[in-house]
Amino acid sequence: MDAEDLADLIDVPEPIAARVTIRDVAREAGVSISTASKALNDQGRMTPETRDRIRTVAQTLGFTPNAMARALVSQRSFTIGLLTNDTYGRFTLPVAAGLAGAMVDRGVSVFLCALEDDPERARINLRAMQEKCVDGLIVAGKRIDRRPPLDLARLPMPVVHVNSAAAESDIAFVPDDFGGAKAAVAHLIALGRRRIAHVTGPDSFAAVALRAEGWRDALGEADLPCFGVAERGDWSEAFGFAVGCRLIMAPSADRPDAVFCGNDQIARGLIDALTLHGIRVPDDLAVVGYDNWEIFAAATRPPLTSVDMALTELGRIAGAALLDLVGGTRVEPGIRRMPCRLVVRQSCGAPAN
Amino acid sequence: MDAEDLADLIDVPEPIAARVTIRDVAREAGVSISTASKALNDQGRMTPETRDRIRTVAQTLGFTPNAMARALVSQRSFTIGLLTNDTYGRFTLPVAAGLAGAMVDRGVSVFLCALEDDPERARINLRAMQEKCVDGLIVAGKRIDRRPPLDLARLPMPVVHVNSAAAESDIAFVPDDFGGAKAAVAHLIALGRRRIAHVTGPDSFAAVALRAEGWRDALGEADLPCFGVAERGDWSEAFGFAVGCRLIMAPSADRPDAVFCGNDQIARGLIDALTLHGIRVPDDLAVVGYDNWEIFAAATRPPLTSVDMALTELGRIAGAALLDLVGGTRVEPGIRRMPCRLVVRQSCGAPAN
DNA sequence: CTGAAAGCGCTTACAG
DNA sequence: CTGAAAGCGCTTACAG
Repeated sequence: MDAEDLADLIDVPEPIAARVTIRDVAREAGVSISTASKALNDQGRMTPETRDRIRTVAQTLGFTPNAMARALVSQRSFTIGLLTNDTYGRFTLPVAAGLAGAMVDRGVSVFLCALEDDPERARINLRAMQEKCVDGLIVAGKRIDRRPPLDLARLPMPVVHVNSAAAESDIAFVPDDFGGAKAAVAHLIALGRRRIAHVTGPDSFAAVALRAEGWRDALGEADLPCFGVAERGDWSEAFGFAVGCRLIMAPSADRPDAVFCGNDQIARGLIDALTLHGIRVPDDLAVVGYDNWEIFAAATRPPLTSVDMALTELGRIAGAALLDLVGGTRVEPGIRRMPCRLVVRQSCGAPAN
Repeated sequence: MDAEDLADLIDVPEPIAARVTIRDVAREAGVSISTASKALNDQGRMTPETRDRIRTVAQTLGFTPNAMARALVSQRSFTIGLLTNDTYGRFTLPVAAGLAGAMVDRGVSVFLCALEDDPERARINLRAMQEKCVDGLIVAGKRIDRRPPLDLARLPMPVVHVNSAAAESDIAFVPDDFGGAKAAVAHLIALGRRRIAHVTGPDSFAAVALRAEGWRDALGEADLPCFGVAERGDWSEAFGFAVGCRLIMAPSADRPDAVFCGNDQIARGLIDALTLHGIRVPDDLAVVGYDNWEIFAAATRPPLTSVDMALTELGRIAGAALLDLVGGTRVEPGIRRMPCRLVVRQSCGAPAN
């Protein structure tokens, strides 16, 4: 009985075909390893024939360069880490998609690290990213006034923050809450609304203050008064619904003709309450939300006009900035507030376009 | 003017402190590199004093092993790739969270690859994963009857599929749609409902057939007839709403006393329509959804009882299976249908627990 | 118990 | 134009 028969009997794990290396390519092409390397990387000078022959051989053999070996000598791993606190949430998701999409085109792969708001988990993930020699780090949060529990000091690689609190000495990209809110309210004013209320989330969020400011500013520029004060509660449908029920109690002359909501859930709850009591949206009262949580905003009856924070774009831009840093390009520190975009549907009463 | 002054003037990028390597640790501890390596990896035998001294030195110097160098010799990178078609969606998200959480504890990092349903992007990502020498791959989809546009043949590393179509020769984990549906309907029956309808998504989804089968099976076991046929439409609130409006037209004797919905959005639309027309949920009509899309189900009025596909668990289990494969443990091929879990809220009329 | 040497798969000066 | 050599940061037989 020879070795092969034996292998059949004892079910030896099939020997995975040894990966083809640059050494195999060189041998097959009849050149040295250095020449093969140069041909494959378009470096140095050689006759086009040699280069082509080597490339063809590599192709035929199914050669895939080993990125780890390459990283070891070039000191660039072409990987980055995405540290996020919001793995379940809808904020990091588009950021991650934008980031990953932009990176893959540049040959960079993204490690996903779920922090779960747990300092210990954060520490472990950070250490893993160092061991794996990532070229840089994106730290993504779910709100602009908190940062993930990470000790980023004395890190050997550049860091870019997204949708998270940051110091002036950091490099950070966040949505422009003030601008987004202002544009939404200006749009309502342009549509002829005059009594515009604001119903929004808890005071503890910096975004709440910024959006309220945008609301006030837009009204001020149009010489309109604020309709009451910005009303604050949870970021929930339940809160929106409760406010809606309260509005119904008021004599209609005391009611706003539009409400700018701090997020889509509040807007949805509000609209549902109004609809349930026969107040027509947008005819009697226009509503605008915030977040443009697509699947949600589009399903509201009527579909919700909402401010989109362009998070995918944010991820893309943050990634580009990080690669600039990695490449040695200087990036001015500071917190960049990136423009939001108003997505017009029907709840604001704009004519269909 | 010496070099330092010059550096100040021309703004040379601050030389990043050279990373401390095992060679630095060895020198500082007065041992050879091999001894340092063995001490740090708990290999070989040496006096505890030597081992401790080396470890202390490593600690003090802030030594972080270079995972790429290690991978090069051990042929294990301690990375895996997550290839997904659903970067924006809510299916892969919990899968990714469960996977990343389980992996980090075992020292494995996860690359996030967004396929975007684009074969070219898929190809690029797959190649990147090969170059980066991942130990294995998780392929996650958004439905159990389609697979991402990937050519997985002749891949040098193991692959595990999650929530995606797979061959019998693959290793795959999917939610048990039949079982989840059956449990939901059985629950309604146990609560005394007898006229249970089913409103669900498009015929083209395998999950639709499986869930309808579960509905039929639960009714059959209780000797109850199906209430009409499984009604199929979009996976949307709008469809649920339309069905709700139709139900209202029917004389109440011809109405179901419960509706099992194929997803939460349909359930939500249905409930909203019923509520708008004065039919009380759950008193007049009980509703159960599918997906347990938390933020959505909990906000429905009344909060929605729904089937949870345990996707986080699915991600965790798939990761564990993949690591088994990587470690050489044999894993039986086949498609595993993992149990779903009914999350009881108020829309089904169960007593508060 | 400890260390010198070879090697993982590449790239990059440097000779020829 | 091409190749031999050194080296990236580790681990692992193998000597001593």
